[in-house]
Amino acid sequence: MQQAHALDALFQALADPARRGMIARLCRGPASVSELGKPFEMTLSAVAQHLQVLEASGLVRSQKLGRVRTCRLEAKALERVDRWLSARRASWETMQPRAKLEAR
Amino acid sequence: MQQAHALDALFQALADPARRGMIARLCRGPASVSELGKPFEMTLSAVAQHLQVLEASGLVRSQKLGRVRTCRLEAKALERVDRWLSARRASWETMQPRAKLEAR
DNA sequence: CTGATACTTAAGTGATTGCTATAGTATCCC
DNA sequence: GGGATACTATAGCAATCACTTAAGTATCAG
Repeated sequence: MQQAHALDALFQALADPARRGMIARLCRGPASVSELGKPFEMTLSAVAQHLQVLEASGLVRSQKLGRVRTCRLEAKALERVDRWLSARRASWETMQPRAKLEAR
Repeated sequence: MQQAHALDALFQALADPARRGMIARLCRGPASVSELGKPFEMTLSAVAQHLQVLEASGLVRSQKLGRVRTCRLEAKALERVDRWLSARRASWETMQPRAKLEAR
């Protein structure tokens, strides 16, 4: 699998509550760096570093206009995660009708 | 959110290619520890440690019979990840018809 | 021009990861 | 019993993480 590295970065990016919070916020529309950081007790520096992780994973894209950097969600990245999950579900469902009855 | 910790552990567990590989294998049915480790160039010790991470996250459950530990997937855990993803998709889709047209 | 705002960069730190090597313990098979 | 098999537990280590502090560099507003 060539995109193994991409999935690593995606899941890793989502493995932090602050980063998931930022994603949740961005789902409701674009936001600046300080706006994204407001809900968290964290220096702006830390927020920027989380944002770097998110951008590196492809989940977020941003552009600077004046002194404000505006971030927006890259839905394609979330879809990629979803596709991996669907593939697992598919093979689970075709293979495990027995295990479901037996479960517990 | 109370389950923040649970999602942390789930995404963290999925952020490693070996662990995702083991999950993929387990989607096709139960397997022993050494069976799960076979595709990877890794000591059995390392495999067992990955498995610990998977079990701690709730993605895998196992039981020992004789000297063989048999692992199986806990589909509920994957569903929990899926539910988080769906919630994001929902708010993305209701909020962002504009951003889609504007993109690139 | 000047001060406030919005980041940005760099260095440092303590904690957590993903391994390995080594040394177990508990079956199973002859 | 005695050796192979299947883990299991512990310690150690280099790399990465999630921050912080401190010191920048650009805007923008008056």
